[in-house]
Amino acid sequence: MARKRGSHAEITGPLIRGAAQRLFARHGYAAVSMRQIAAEVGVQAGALYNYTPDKQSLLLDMMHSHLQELLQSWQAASPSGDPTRQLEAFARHHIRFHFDRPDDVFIAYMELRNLTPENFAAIGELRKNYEDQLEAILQSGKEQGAFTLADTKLATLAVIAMLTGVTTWYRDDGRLSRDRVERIYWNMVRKAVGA
Amino acid sequence: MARKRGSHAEITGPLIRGAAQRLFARHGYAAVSMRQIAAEVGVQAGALYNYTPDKQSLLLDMMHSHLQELLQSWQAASPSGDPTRQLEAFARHHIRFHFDRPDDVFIAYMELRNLTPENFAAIGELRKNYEDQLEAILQSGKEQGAFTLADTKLATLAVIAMLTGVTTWYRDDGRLSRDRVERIYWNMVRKAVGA
DNA sequence: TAATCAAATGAACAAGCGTTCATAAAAAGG
DNA sequence: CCTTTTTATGAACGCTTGTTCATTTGATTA
Repeated sequence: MARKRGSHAEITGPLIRGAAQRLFARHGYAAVSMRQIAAEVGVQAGALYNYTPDKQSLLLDMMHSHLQELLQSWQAASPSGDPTRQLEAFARHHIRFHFDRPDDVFIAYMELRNLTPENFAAIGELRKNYEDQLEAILQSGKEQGAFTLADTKLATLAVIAMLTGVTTWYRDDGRLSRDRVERIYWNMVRKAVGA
Repeated sequence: MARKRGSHAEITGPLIRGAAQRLFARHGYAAVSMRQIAAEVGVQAGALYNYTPDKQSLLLDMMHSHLQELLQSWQAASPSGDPTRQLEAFARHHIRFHFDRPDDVFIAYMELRNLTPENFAAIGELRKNYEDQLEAILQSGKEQGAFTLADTKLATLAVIAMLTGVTTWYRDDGRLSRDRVERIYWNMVRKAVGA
């Protein structure tokens, strides 16, 4: 038997990526088998290899496109104005972007060590690019006297850690609306950098 | 063959826990096999089961004792004074405690999903206890007008995320000393809560 | 020195792993 | 309707997994 009624390639590919994403986020890359992913899609394990060369590529593609989209989305926003306004734009964009992709975020932060060394380096560079965007804002704000920062690099990491932490607890049916969370976090960031 | 020269039980147990901790932190629980742990200790896989009933218990014990120690250490500090002083004590204690146990911290935050449901619930309660300590400080500070907080619960989570983030980048041979990192982070926390 | 105890070995277990491939069947094109 | 192409199956591959256990060894005690 092969190829049941109404199954198409254009639909199976995204289904596999989606299933892998959901399962990796929930149980971790190493704890999920190709057979589990296949079962989630309703297909045999062998069929996955029509869409990915191997399991590692599934993880790499997922992280790569997530970070790529994050960078592109931020570049597209291309914020103008003084450093404080730029920082606000960054904080709000970061939170908003991550609200919509909790699984992606989880994977991007938890599964780095399951990448092969070359893939790890590639992803690490994308992450650095993103951090550099924030660092540049903080640096210019510091130079213009808008922010009070003992150490720009540390502030960069602290702000990103704080903002990304949102995804570990936020639920759409929770106590606070997205807008409210966004505003509260932006206010904490603003005060933390002395603006 | 069995029992080589000079091997003792009082020494093998801790060695196993240490090796498991190191390997879990580096590669993740699911990616580490009992045989790898055994090899690190210099023993066959079967011998591990003289010291742990199974792999899951190795993880649970590790996380349990880490959180237990964290709570005890904080209780022992029993800080007094106004909320600002208490918050400073909390922030500094948190960072200092985590400096010495990077592997423990990594595991406690990354391997929650590899716990069985019952174990997850048990560990979750310990974590909640710890968060409650911080929340109580923030709450009393807010009531006394020492802090400016839009939402106490969110502030609790944001502060913990920020502080715990230190362990993801700090290295002993890095650019900044522990004291300096501690002071910088405390200052950012202080400003973030409006104290 | 002999008996006892503690702590390790190493083989075995059933199950699951990622991956490959010859084969079959449905869909698309002429 | 027949041929070609696309997309899946399902069995098989060699290997690793967590765990058990009879057995052996070295250390300890009498």
